Amino acid sequence: MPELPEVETIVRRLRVPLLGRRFVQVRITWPPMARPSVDVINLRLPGQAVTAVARRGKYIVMPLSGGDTLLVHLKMTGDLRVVGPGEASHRHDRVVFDLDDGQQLRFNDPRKFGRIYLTQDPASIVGQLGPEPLDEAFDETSFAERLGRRSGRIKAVLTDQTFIAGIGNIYADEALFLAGIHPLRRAAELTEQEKRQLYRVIRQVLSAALAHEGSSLRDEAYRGGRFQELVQVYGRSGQACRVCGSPIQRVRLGQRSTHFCPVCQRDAR
DNA sequence: CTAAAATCCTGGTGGC
DNA sequence: TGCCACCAGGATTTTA
Repeated sequence: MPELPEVETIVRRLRVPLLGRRFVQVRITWPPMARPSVDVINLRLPGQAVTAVARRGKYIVMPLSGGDTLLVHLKMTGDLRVVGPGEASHRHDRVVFDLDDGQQLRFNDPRKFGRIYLTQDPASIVGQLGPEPLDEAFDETSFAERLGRRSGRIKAVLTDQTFIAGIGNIYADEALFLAGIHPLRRAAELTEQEKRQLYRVIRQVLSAALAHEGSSLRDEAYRGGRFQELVQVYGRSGQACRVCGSPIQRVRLGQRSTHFCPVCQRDAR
């Protein structure tokens, strides 16, 4: 379930091997993944070079030399990486891009939820996304003001990509814990102080996760264990809250599990 | 208009 | 040990 920090880490990892590379050929073995279609991608992608590797929300965005943009969404289980010519193929490789230097860009995705888009109008894909939480332009005042106009549960608002981009189930739960806000509270009913606090911890938790991902980039051996230490509530239902010791609760909100501490995050509605 | 539910998928897990 | 039901959730689509 890659969210903003994980996608940003993958983007940074791809940038050096991909920048300036030209696509030679594509093989898409799971056609429903391709938008608008396998045929369009096969026809238009070869010959175009990668002019940038960027991120918008959870989308990986690659503008190309021929005027198209290649976008990739990893959804739940996708992974995108550049491998050398000799690398054995993997079981869930869904798209393999041959590059002009002999390397390959591979999109591996067991669950087949991921998507690749080739378009001349990237705004048609990412244009409706909300602000980037780590950008300078993301400001506290308009965040608070927009929260005031949302009647839904705060957890659902945080995972709404048109409200704010890049936050998924994990970091929504984590941010709400750090802000001491119950996930079922109505967004518009938060106090001004709670809205300010939420703005602050969203940036805090995403930055910390990004820093952690960055360090795991340099030291892959650290991966699994450190994530568990970082997490306060996600996936910890029944375990003791790290602050007050109460058992972490899990409820369903929509189709998603939501984890919180019933003591540190009060005022259910 | 909003909100909730169904949908797509397969690997991993827990129960028996 | 094998089998099976069920769970994980991002975003879109459908339904109320």
